Amino acid sequence: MSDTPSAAAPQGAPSTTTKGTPKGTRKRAQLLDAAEELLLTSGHTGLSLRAVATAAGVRLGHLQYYFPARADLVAAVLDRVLTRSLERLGPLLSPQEPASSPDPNQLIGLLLSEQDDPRLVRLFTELWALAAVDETVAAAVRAFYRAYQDQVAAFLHARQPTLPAAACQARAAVFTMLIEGAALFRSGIADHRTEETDAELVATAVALLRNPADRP
Amino acid sequence: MSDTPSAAAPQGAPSTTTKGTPKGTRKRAQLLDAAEELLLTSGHTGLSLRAVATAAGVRLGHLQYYFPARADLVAAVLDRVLTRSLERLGPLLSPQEPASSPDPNQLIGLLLSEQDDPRLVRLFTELWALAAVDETVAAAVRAFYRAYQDQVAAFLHARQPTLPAAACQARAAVFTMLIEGAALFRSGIADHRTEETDAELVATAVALLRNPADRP
DNA sequence: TGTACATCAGTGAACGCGCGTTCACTGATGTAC
DNA sequence: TGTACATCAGTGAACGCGCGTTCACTGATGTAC
Repeated sequence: MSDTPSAAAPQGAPSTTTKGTPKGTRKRAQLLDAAEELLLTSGHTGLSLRAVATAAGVRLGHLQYYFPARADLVAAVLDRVLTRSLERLGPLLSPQEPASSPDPNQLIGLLLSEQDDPRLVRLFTELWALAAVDETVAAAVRAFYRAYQDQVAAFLHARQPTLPAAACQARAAVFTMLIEGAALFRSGIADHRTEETDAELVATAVALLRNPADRP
Repeated sequence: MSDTPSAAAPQGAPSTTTKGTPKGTRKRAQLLDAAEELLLTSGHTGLSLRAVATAAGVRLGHLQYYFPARADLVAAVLDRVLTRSLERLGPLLSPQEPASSPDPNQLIGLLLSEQDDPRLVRLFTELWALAAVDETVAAAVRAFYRAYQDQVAAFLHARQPTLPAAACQARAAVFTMLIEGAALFRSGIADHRTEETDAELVATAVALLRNPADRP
């Protein structure tokens, strides 16, 4: 997560260092909360260690005790945010009981409601921009969308067993493009929401999830 | 274009200051070239006045002679980039001779080929992120997409005169979402291009531009 | 239960650096008469 | 054609600031015997 694309992340321990168990974990989460809040509101550039420390009610030196370098803090925040996002999407796309599987309309509504928090959309635009500079972020972003798209493809395959796997992937990819593009517009960055646009959006998304042969 | 969302841009002269005509214009363009190159490769954070000056073979103080504040430089670069983008898209969407109007397939091919330069896609991700911090950038981005979407809507209306204006707008909005989402994925930020995905993408985009009643 | 000691949690001050901005300055170019 | 002067083009040094990082330090908490 360094700002120079060169160096790879430390490979040793899996993100958690030695300070593993008791209140160390709690404090760590607390610091991440402050950092995430700042990243969401002020972006990567606005996230300074001093600001995070102040927001968390901690001295700069102490923040560095948990995250020796700024890159470590940013990496940890992103990891947590992306993991959470996937965990939220997972149950929507592949519920345990197939009976409760939502129909495409419901699913799309849920996915779009995910975008209702402009701060989350904001964070993703930040990630896209960051990915160009930082190879670690780039890898995390790609992994996220890979997982996302695979889940959509699996959802599709469950509803359309006749559709070949490659076609499911292609559909899922275009579906994801549409949803992410929608985030940009519906959040007010590129435009604002309209009922009519939303209806058209849902119709298009549903068509992608439904009948393989409904387009000429 | 200031980094604090508060202050509005200077309203007086329309971007060009007094140094209007002879080689001043050439030099200005030259400086903007260097700045644009840097913005495309290193992003907003990487664009420092010193780096721009060095790249342009000019001293820092001289760069400031043309662009008194960093914000002025950034604003000028963005203005030029967005204007250029619109000028490139314009003829595609509303050609003078209706006879030469491309069919949807061609049009989409052209729009997607616009995304072949990853640096340009990169710049747009930078813009989306920047818009959250800087109200001037935000306004420029919204204006850009407004113009873009209006052109698509006009194209649609020319081919589907029976479709109400509001429906054209909604279609155009979803179409634009899809294209912008595609930029994200096809550029390698979120994923990479696939022939199959591209085919599905084109099919979906064409459906949006063609028949009003081809979706259930 | 008590002591010794290692590790963990947290502090505080200082560092060097790159940044945008300011400003006094000099040389080149145009314009008036 | 020549001189005087204003404006334009370009230079160079210094400023204050916020940043990430380093490091020596202190107090709290656990662990061994």
